[in-house]
Amino acid sequence: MIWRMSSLFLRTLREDPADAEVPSHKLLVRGGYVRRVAPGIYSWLPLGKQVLENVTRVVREEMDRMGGQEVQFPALLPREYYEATGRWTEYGDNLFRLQDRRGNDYLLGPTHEEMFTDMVKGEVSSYKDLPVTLYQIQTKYRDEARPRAGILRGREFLMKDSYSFDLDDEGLKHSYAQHRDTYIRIFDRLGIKYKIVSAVSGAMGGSASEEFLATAPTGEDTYVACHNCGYAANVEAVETAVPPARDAAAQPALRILDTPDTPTIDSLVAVVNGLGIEIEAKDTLKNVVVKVRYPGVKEPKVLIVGVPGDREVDLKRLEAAVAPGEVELFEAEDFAKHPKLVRGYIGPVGMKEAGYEYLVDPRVALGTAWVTGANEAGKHVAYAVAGRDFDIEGTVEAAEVRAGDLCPRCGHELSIDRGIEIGHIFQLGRKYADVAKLDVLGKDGKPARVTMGSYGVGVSRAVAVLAEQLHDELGLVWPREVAPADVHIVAAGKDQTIYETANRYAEELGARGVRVLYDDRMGSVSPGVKFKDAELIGIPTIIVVGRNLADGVVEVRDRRSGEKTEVAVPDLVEHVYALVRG
RNA sequence: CGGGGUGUGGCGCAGCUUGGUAGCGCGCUACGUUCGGGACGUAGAGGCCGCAGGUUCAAAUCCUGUCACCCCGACCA
Repeated sequence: MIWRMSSLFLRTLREDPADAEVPSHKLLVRGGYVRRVAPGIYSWLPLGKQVLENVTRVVREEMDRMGGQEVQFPALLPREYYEATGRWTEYGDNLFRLQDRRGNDYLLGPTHEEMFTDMVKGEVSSYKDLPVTLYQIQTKYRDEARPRAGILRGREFLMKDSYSFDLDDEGLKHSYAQHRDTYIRIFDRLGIKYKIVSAVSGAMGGSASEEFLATAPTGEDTYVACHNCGYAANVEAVETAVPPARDAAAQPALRILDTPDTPTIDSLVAVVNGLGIEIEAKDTLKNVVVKVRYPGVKEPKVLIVGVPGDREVDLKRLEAAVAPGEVELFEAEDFAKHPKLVRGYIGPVGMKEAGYEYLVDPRVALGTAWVTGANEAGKHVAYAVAGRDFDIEGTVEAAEVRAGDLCPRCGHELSIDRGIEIGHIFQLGRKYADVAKLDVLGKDGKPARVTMGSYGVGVSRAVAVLAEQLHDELGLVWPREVAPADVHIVAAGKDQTIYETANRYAEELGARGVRVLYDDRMGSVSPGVKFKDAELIGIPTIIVVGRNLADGVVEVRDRRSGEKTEVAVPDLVEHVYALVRG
């Protein structure tokens, strides 16, 4: 295949688009790969389409290789499928909804669990038909509250999703492991740098779950990693290292303190120290009140969360912990309705009797003593001991996570970093199968409930991630597997023989299956412009046919390293062919 | 949804305070010069100044309303 720049539908831009913030967005627009048509919605131009196609091909090859079978569902779906699982309401405003001419409700599929489940139910009736893994590569729609970062997080995006159907937990584990291996192959082939981290399964429900996070400072996901034992987890899923239980009897007796004007932790610590009890912020127990709104339930539930005073409540973590509930902060008017909750002086003692749900951070281990609110204005208590002075109804992972926190597995210090979610695998279990009553006849002639796994890869996002991870100050730097072409030939100069030679190379390489982008623009396009364009576009190998043609050589440049090699004119095709194939 | 900001040729922006001929850079067209690092000259094409209403002799500019978009926070492949 040969693209000639003189006729290629491509315009590169010298300046960054005004609405772009992150490198991938700027470069993909400047390089003429994509164009914005609406917030979070993009068109793919020839170069971009080719890259997207290449990524899709890798995903498809690896899915087929592991035995997945490709299907395709409509993107436009009737409401009824999503009604049964409750997701028509659960997905909330993130769902693109529309109506047909008769006023019937439809949606643009944000994900397709329901469709896969239903299809398998219709086609599969015996244990002999299992296990089976189906996948599709389909455009998905989510009406994100705030689309941003260009292709990285659009409202329309291309995603590979697959589902495994197994008879038992053993089979599910196997399917899960297969997907995990396949994802490793996919992302390795694509040349993405990533980390596999433990995840929470979020709105999807289910149990074991891991995310593939592409490492990038612009990432929206935060994860922790332990460099000692290899533990890694999305910040939402980080488990807190639990301190050992202590002997409650050995702790001093509960003491009520007069602490006027101490609405904040800092002011409390100062006052308590003044009373002769030496404490730090981390010895206090801060109690945060929130409302949790569950889908389909009108009245939100009041929840009180106790965390060490030196930490904030991380709403993302809390929300993950109470999923599918949504968390809202307790406002002044809410306090007015709950006189027992004294703002600034809330404490765990007597909370259960007052009828409130009270959950604590795992650091509040049995027998540990805390300075905390006395549920009375101007008063706190010291030596409030968990399990002695107040009951622990349960723990919740809601406190913010910090670098230097201890690894829950080995106790080593954790580091913290950012990434972009490009893959998610999890064992769904029987949630959807239960709703759909997805059974097959077992060997014993009795129906057996099927267990499922669900697995996603952000295909269009992977394109943006590559741009995000692989670029320099000059432009994009594609890995060979996904580059829009293998070589970029630049004819630099005005001499007719330059164009003749370059053209011959383009045709010979093209005939041998090498994908060529040939900058054959003559006249007003100076060599400098062609070099800049080549660097911006980011094809891995650049061949310069120019002034040193007179000395019988052409130049071969490596886009990534910048390395230049001079190759004798007759050897060029072989040389490049070996480079591209190797 | 909360906070901040912006709408002016294809792209990036100035002009608005103090109303009076719509401007700059990039890109585009033609001709000439140039040709290994985003060249130069000359001549051009291209804009209901987001939309609606108002004030005024006169509105990109002032007033009212409205729509859209962007950025920062809460949600997701």
